[in-house]
Amino acid sequence: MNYLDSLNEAQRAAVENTDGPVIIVAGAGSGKTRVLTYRIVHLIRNGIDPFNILALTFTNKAAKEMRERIQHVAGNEARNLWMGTFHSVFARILRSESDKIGYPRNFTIYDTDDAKSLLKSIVTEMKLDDKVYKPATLLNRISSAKNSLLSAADYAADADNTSYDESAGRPKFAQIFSTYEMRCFRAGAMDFDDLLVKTYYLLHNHSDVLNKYQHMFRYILVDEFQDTNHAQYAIVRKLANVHQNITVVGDDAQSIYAFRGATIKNILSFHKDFPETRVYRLEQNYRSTKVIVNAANSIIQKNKDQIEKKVWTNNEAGDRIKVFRALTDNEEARMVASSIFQEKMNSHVFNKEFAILYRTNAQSRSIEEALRKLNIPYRIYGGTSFYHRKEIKDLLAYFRVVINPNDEEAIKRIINYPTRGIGKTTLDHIIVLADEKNMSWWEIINQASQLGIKAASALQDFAMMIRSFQTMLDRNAYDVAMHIAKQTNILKTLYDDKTVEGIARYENIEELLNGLKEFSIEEQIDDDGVVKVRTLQEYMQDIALLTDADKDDETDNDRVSVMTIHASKGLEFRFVYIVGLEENLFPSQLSLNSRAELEEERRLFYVALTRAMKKLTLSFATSRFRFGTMIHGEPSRFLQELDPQYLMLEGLEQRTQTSPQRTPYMRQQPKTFRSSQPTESHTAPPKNFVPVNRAIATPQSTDPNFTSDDTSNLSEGQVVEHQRFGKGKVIGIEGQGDNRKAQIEFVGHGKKMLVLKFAKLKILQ
DNA sequence: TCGGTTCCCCTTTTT
DNA sequence: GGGGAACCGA
Repeated sequence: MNYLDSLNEAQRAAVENTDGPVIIVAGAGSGKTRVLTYRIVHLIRNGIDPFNILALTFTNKAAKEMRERIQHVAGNEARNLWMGTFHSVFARILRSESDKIGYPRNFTIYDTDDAKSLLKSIVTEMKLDDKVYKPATLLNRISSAKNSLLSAADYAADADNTSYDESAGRPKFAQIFSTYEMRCFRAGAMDFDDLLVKTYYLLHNHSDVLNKYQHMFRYILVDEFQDTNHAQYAIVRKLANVHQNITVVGDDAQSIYAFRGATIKNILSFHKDFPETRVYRLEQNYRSTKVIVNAANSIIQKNKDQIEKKVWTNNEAGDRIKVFRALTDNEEARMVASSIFQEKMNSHVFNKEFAILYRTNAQSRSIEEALRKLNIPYRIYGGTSFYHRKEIKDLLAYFRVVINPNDEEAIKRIINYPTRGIGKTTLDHIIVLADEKNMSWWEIINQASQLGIKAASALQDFAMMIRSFQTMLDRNAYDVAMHIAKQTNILKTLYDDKTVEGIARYENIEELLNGLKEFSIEEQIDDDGVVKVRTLQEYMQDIALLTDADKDDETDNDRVSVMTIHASKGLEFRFVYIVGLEENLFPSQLSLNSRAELEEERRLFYVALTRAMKKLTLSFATSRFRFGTMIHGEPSRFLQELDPQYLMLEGLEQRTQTSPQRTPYMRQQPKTFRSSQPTESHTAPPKNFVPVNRAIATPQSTDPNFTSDDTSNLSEGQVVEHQRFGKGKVIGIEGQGDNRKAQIEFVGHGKKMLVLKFAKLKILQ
């Protein structure tokens, strides 16, 4: 069967016209991946060597998926495609050209933690206030400079920058930036942004290198073009300059990474840089029901910044989008979990057809708990990544130092772990000497006794140990790793720790070692057909740019997906739950300052909505745990922006009118929804249901009949009344100011901890 | 120097 | 509620 036959007219045109610059504007669910995949297949079928095709994606997962699909249609040849994330492809190029830019081939890639830790050290060493010079803020600013292809020197040379920093109260920023740059270089390390900047300047300054890759990449394809930043685009434009066969695929409505430098301006620049550009539009949605597509359209229309396009579908109308309210985040999670449970009971649906999406990773906990209680298998993507766990980072730091002993962030982690008598004083001494003599820490450590460092013999032992590991580096990765784990005593120390966390840490190390074992026995055959040993260096290169989402899920793939909306981009699920639709959470509080940021949140909501194929459920909680205290929340403005004709509210009144057992949204104790005010009848008109929009806008807590008292003098033993929980006795007070909390034993509701700033309480005695 | 405890700040979103 | 830094006592 011909792969072209499965395409509609627009898709087919986008696949077949392979030459010249092309923009494919692909609406959500319009078969974008399919087009990109078939376009590459089409190239291969037409005799283009896969080695001459470069395809760039944003996530490893997307790259892997596409490669598999291409292999499926085009066969094994597809193995040789240059396909991967911007960062991984550029890292590969940088390694093979490393000598041109004075970096070791085995350079380390600093992740965000490493970068922040380095910045923190620099700030401390410069004796600056780390409240003013916050590592995260500094890194953001460095990152955006790098996205504009600026070096520390470029940055400092521009008076606009320096005067900005002065007015922002950070006059030393340029100096910090420059030190950071120097320290990364000295450590043989690049941060994520360096992978882009260094690639750009490699191509910019070395015409032979540029020439080589320009001719190598006869065809270039870029996925999710709306998420490229300036540096990424600048590189791609250079590479495409000779053959001009460049295809970019994107959807401005799904641009959700402006916060890290992505700019839709790239689409405009593209037209200017490649005037011959042809545009193909994919507007038919094959994924979702009419209700979902139209509701999503009704949202995105509220944005001013957008390119006109009409996404439509021939699919069935489908069910209305359910909206429900919960009292707390925990209840919201329970309701979602039981809805999934119910859905699975009613029809035979796999777990993997469900997704629960949220704005921030912090929301995962309650969800996780609720799913676990109902024995629903799930998988959380993102969050504290496996590779970011402390014990994993520690062991990996050993690997890093063995591979690149100049890696100072890694040295910092392990030089006294496990403890070997090299404390802060010694490390500070090393840092000072390294700066004085312009040498790396590793060099200082190796000359410790000549330099008169007190802990010289401990340092010598440390250096000797690292060197002994280095002699093993040509062995397979697993053997070396196991040797290190044993020799350093890390394995035994963790094994002996029988606390719950200790056992978990040991299991994580076990998992890492198992992964290494698998990696090591996987065969890698070189061009001459010789099976090569897979080394620790290769392993570290592999995982440096991996995230949790890329980890293969071994055995059981039938799990509910739980993730941030950002992580869900590009995915689709039959059943989607979007939780936490509250003001200040989604849209995020930090986005409310500017229209541009608010519009990005709205696009994020659009992305979330368009993940759903059949059934979509939205929810919000009127109060939620944040920063350890209960916070009151208003329903998100996005709920009001949705065209109400597509919504079905699962409100309080609906619930009390139907049989409690019938719907999973039913509260166990419907009574708690009502005011405890005796004056309000249970049959009072529903003030939060019809009409739809007002329903959402009216928070439950504003019952006009309930008056609350000043609780600033509240003390133990007093009896109070709470609108929702009824009467209760104060059994404890703690905290100060805004943080003052009361523990109250409520009749029929048990103990609750209430933040007095928010809790509305009437004092009875 | 080390280990334990308190205290503080935190939260967008990710390669 | 939790992780990490800072602080403190041995």
